[in-house]
Amino acid sequence: MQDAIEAIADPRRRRILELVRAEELPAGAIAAQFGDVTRPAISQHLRVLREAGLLAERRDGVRRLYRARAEGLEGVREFLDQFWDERLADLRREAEREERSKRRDRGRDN
Amino acid sequence: MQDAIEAIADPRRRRILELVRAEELPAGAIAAQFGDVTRPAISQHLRVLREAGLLAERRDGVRRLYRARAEGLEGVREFLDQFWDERLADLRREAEREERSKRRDRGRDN
DNA sequence: AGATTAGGTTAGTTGACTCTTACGTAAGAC
DNA sequence: GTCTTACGTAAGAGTCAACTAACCTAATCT
Repeated sequence: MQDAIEAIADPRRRRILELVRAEELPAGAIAAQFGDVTRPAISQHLRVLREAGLLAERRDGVRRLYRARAEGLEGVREFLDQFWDERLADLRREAEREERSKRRDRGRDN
Repeated sequence: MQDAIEAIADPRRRRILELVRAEELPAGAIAAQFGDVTRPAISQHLRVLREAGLLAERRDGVRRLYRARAEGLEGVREFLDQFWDERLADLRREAEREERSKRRDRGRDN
């Protein structure tokens, strides 16, 4: 998972992933989306993403078609989920606390 | 979100977040968990996390208590969710394709 | 007031990334 | 076969992030 999270920490690599999220695209078409950087730079980013398991590569003649691999992000997702579970637990605890306080109020009124 | 994802790209910072995920902890107690790095280094990590919105800081006398802020991770989560939505769509498309193929088989049998 | 405790800040070094330029390679096209 | 197209790889330069050592600050205790 370290590789995956490092890979998506770079904005250009995130953009690449989004480009090939729903459709397969050749390396050249991907590079063409980046006006501020050369093609070799994108090629290197593609390598990082592929080695992190975030990209599937398929060859078609002279072209190489890339597609995002969501499974590669599973580790990152699990890391995040921990915190959401905890937040739910917090909300639950808070709700209970408030429930008790309401009950106390009712007791005082009656 | 760039700050958040860069923050959690570092293994030590992820460990810090996990330490204060479910309980508030003073800086010293956090630093004590890391044998291979000095206290100032942890202090710097705490700053990065706080500035990325991933950490809440509360002062108690001379101590500073830290706690993870799950909300700070929301942007990252949204980024990931895109890909999971897409994976679901893929599975749906595949299921339909298979359904059609089964129907064809039945037709051939009859 | 002075000493102690908890923790943040600064300066400087080192190593790791990312980029560009130049070059290499494999598949078609002519 | 050689030209072109589509990409990848290598080497070198510049930038940036993380670490340590030394120092600073604020609260508390004696």
